[in-house]
Amino acid sequence: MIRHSHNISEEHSKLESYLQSNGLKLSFGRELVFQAAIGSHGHFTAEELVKLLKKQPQRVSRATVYRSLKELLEAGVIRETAFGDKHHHFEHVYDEDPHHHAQCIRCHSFIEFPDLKEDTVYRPILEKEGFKILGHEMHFYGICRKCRDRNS
Amino acid sequence: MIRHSHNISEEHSKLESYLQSNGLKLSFGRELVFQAAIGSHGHFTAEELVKLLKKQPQRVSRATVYRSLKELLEAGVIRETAFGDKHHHFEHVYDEDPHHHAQCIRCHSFIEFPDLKEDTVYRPILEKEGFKILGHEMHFYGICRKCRDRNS
DNA sequence: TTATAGATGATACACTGTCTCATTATGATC
DNA sequence: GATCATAATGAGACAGTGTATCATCTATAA
Ligand SMILES: [Mn+2]
Ligand SMILES: [Mn+2]
Ligand SMILES: [Zn+2]
Ligand SMILES: [Zn+2]
Repeated sequence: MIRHSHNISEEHSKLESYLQSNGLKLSFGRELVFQAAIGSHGHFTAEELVKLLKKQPQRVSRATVYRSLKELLEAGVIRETAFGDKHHHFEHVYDEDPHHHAQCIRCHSFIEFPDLKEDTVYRPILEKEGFKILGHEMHFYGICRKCRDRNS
Repeated sequence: MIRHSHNISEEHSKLESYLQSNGLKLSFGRELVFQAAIGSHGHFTAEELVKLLKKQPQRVSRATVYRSLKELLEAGVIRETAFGDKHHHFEHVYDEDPHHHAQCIRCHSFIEFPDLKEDTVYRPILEKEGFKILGHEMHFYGICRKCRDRNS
């Protein structure tokens, strides 16, 4: 896929402003999780990051990884991508063209395809890949009214 | 939401033909899970069905519920709807207008909105609901090439 | 320095979804 | 209806995820 010209520091700023507006600090643990997430290729799970960060000289606990991932998610640095199995899957937004996922309900594998803005345009792409479409839905993510109110 | 004129027996036929083409039988347990799923209002989790079916005179085991739900999913009687937490959420397709879900990344609640076929049309609807959109993706589900080949 | 608030890690915990396997049901064939 | 092959079932064990707790550590401001 074609890459964006986004800068990593731009992503880092997302995190910083998120932390600031929530009274949180840019700690060393958070920084490591950020680096691991942003440095990943393709998709990753929380547990994968846990294992990865266990190998580093600077240890980060499982609790911190889970906590930090939630923050990165809300900050918009990463997004959740896979469903259907019991893992949370993520990918970073940086250096990725907007794309969608088509997921197999049997093996939970998925294929990626570029965001073409129009529903009907996607079908031929997927069918050419041998993917039998059973259905689709548009999945928006964000903050609901209740949570927004609760926060202020 | 406006209802379709779909018939329940039409949904039952979906299941029957799925079972037949997979060499499976329409057992009593499957029938009960089907009834419970089709009779549900809104969304439901696997565990909710398990509890529900425990109260009935005819018992159905947890294993059977999970197994049957996968079949109903593949048969197209139900679809998976919610993500982000560790539960599988389902809803039946019967008597439901095509719609999408917008999910809060904090509390995992979601709102539903009708399928209007066009991306940009959705945003004003969600924003009117107080939902702050952080992003979206089109989620297709189906059977991947590998799984289709493996099956034949 | 002291006080305050946030950050962390270890660990316990609840619960989901999967798997195994012995047993039972089903239904086709003779 | 007896026999046989195959599918279905239930009970329980199981691994693994994501959450919660809480005592301890750290950073920052006063
Ligand atoms: Mn992707
Ligand atoms: Mn719905
Ligand atoms: Zn597959
Ligand atoms: Zn919310």
